[in-house]
Amino acid sequence: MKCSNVDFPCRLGLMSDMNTFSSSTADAGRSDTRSGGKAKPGGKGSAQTVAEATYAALKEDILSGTVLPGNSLLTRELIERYGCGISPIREALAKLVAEGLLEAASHRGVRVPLPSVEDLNDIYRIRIALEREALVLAMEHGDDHWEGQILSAAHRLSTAPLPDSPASRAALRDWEARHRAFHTSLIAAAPAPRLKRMIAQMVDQTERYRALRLAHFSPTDIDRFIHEHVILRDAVIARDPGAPDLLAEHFEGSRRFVEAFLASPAADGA
Amino acid sequence: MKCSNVDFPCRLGLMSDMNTFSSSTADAGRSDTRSGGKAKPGGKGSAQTVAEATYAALKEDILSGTVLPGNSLLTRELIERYGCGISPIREALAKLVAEGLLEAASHRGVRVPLPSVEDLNDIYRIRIALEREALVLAMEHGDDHWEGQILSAAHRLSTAPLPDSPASRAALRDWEARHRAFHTSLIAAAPAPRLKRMIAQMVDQTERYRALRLAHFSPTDIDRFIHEHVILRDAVIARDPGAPDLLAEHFEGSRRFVEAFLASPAADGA
DNA sequence: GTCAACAGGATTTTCCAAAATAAATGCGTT
DNA sequence: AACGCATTTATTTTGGAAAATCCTGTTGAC
Repeated sequence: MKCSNVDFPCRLGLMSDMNTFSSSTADAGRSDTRSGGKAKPGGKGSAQTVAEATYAALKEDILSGTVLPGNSLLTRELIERYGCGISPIREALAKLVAEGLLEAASHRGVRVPLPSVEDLNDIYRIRIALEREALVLAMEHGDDHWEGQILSAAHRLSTAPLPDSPASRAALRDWEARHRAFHTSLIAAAPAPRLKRMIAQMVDQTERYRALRLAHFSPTDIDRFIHEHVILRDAVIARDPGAPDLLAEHFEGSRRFVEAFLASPAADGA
Repeated sequence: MKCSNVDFPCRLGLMSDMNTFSSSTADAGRSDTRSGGKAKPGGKGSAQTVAEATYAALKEDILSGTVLPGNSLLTRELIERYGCGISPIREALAKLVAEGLLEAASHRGVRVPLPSVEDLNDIYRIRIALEREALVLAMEHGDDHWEGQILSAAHRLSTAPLPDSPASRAALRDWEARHRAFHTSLIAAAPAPRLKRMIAQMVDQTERYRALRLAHFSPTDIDRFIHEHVILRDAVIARDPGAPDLLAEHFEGSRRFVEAFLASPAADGA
């Protein structure tokens, strides 16, 4: 019963059971940060250092809801959990706090902020403003290669499993991944690294409400979303000046969808 | 001769000349961080820990141009410079990198990113999009107290020294501080903590180009700016729907101003 | 003459233990 | 019984040293 292992070939081998940390949302198909052998770090986008690996693992645990909001993460427990020393933990924590994915109470450990309607609105407001800007830029600068990427991502989204029963959690997550890839492709051509980095941060933030979204998705909703994506795809490639507004409306719908279930009874989407 | 000392009681008092790094590192005067006078740090909103103080000092040194872009900051030098151990340095560095004020090369130390037109546009684009959003919100939610704060800040801006010779650097900096306070007051009423935090980050980023701005300010420019501020103030308080556009135009003018001098010869505004 | 491998040096990254600090608790007093 | 103060505990914070890693200059071979 381990959550999000960080297994390294050399040090930090094992992590104890530790039930302190809530539900065992077993695994998530984590691609191991460094595969076997000597670990030539030039691999892919993986972590080259323990701190980075810990950061990635902790972030994944936060976004996937493995660590529940409200619970305070004590440093000592984190050390045992991720099987490393204090320094990497501390660095990962600082980074996550800076990103707003964690909030630090003085001497009470850090905690995942509780979801709230205000926070949701705050996040979506930022995301909409930034993505709109990025889309305008991308439509200005995008070339045919960019258009190809969009078509590819849209195709992969449309051919996704499209699960019609809320039972198949894995399929839903796959669909979410493709969804994210599609939206990333839309703004990929924007020559604005900072803007894109901030958007990625906001996307991470919205991921925190992923469980809530997935729990209530119905086939009807998905159909509607898919239709919106098709329209969006065509408008963007055709350089329709109304495309940014369409995108904003798309996100606004997504926000409303989550908002509707945030005030509902079981806020715990675990 | 150390710049931006970190001693607590009256933290970061003055920073000496020191145009480059690593000159006369021999002093090692180590303002002993602890043990000294008890220095109850619980003053105001100041730093309560060495890492925070180091973060603030380093940030100030970056924004004020004390550490020049391009030069790589070695950890060892930073330790001597700020008179503390590795851990606080490392934490401060990580935070600044997360904010985008520093960029980290693998084993080459961290460095202040070089200014460029692309970066400037990137930053201003984000800032404009976010501030516009925040202003809309503030105008919706602001009460009379908020209006009072705006009037106060605008008054303090208008009564600022208004230096007409570029010689008085101190006066210019004072004017800049009031300028910043005014713009902060405009969006203060927006109930969106994340949005405001990101705006603050972007304001910090634009501060990096402060030297460039200050070096080329002419009385004419300041007059124009002041006029814009008055119009802005009245439009905001009157809840004029065109106020956000005015604000965006205001920033766009500011961006153009800096851009014009960024391609110019002496980019070093020191 | 050019390229590649190797050794040396420098820097970062990490672990660990001690110090400092805030929260929590128990005790005595009013 | 309630409040305030001193102690105790738990946690963070920090400094330094060792280990891992990377960069650089040099040498040798093709």
